Amino acid sequence: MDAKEILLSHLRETIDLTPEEESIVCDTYIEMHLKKKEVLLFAGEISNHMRFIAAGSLRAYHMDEEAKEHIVQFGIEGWWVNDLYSYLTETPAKQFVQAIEPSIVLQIHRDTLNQLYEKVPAIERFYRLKFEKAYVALQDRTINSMSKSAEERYLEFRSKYRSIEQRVPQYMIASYLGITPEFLSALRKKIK
Amino acid sequence: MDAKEILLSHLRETIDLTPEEESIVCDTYIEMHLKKKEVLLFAGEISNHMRFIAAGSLRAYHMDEEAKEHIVQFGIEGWWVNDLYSYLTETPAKQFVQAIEPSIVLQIHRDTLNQLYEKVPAIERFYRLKFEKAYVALQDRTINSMSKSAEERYLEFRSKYRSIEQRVPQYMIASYLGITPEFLSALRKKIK
DNA sequence: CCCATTTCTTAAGACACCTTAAGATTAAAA
DNA sequence: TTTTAATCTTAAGGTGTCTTAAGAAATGGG
Repeated sequence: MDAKEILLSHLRETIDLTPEEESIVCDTYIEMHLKKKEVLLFAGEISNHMRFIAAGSLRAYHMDEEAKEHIVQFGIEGWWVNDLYSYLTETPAKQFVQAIEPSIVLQIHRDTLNQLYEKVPAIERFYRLKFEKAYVALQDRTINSMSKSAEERYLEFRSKYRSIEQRVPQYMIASYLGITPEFLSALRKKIK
Repeated sequence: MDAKEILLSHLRETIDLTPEEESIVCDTYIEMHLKKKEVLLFAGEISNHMRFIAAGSLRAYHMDEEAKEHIVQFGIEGWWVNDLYSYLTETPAKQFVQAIEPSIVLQIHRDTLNQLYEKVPAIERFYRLKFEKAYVALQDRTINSMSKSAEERYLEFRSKYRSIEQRVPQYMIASYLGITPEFLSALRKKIK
């Protein structure tokens, strides 16, 4: 199944599209092939695209003043990944978006997407729901990190994202959980 | 200035409304007068209203399994406060919304708002921008709590929300920052 | 104005998590 | 395969933040 088919079947889970609409959609997204570690978006740039992962895995991470990386979001095939902050407000991104594995991403420019909204109204609804879900996921994450210990967070991560845990290096999971790789290693030993 | 005037001038900062539209708006929001500590939304209920603070101050907080409260958001006059998660997805709220001081809130039911979108299209734009800003604020908060010490977080809070710091009890600020009141007290002593 | 309640502070000991440094594994490149 | 780089683990000692308990200060109700 090629990348655009993957996108279409992803869209079909939420909205109905006519064959004509589907072909318009296919024509407007641009397919990008990324090498491992290739960066799609740099902090400081404005994020002008919505990005769908057709294959592979990516991460969005923030770099603090001490150059330490903090992973905000993982993404695997079938997910969207972005610095939504930057995309929505057209201000410089605070996050990098980078491929973890070799990946295929379908992306669409904000201007193109706004035009697409008029041609294919269901797409607007699709993205409105996406933005809502993104908010929900972020809120869950915020509340979670406020009220749970590292061990609880790790156990939840493992049961919720088993497929991710098996594919990304452990030090990245530690970064996502907000702990050091050494401490995660100690936790794993203790749990087992 | 009465509560609805405060709402109108708040709306005027972002969108243009004709006098007729303004009077429609005034007729659709319902004014509520809250006592100190009165709860507007309970966790477990579905949040069916968007809520604008015309006077006073409120907090949205999450209660964990050990019955500890974690403040997710403060709001003062001119702000909106809600469990957006619940409002947007029509699922049970994870947060309580409660008045800190005696307050006046203007609220509108989801169904009424959806009708209002059709009568006054600028309102839809207003809320779309609100939701975006809410996301941005939440993302800032998440990144912040991931990469900064409690002391840094407190100093930032103080410079960003001086007006709030002077009005709400310190133990609530501690809760917002994710630390204990005792530790905040120690921090303050150290800083001064 | 006084009593009750709420809020803030102090201090000692405990624990979660970090830092550093080094070695052990595993994966990638040559 | 051999070498190099990336990733994971171990361990000792340190720091940030919490817990508990108690008292002090401020605030609000009668």
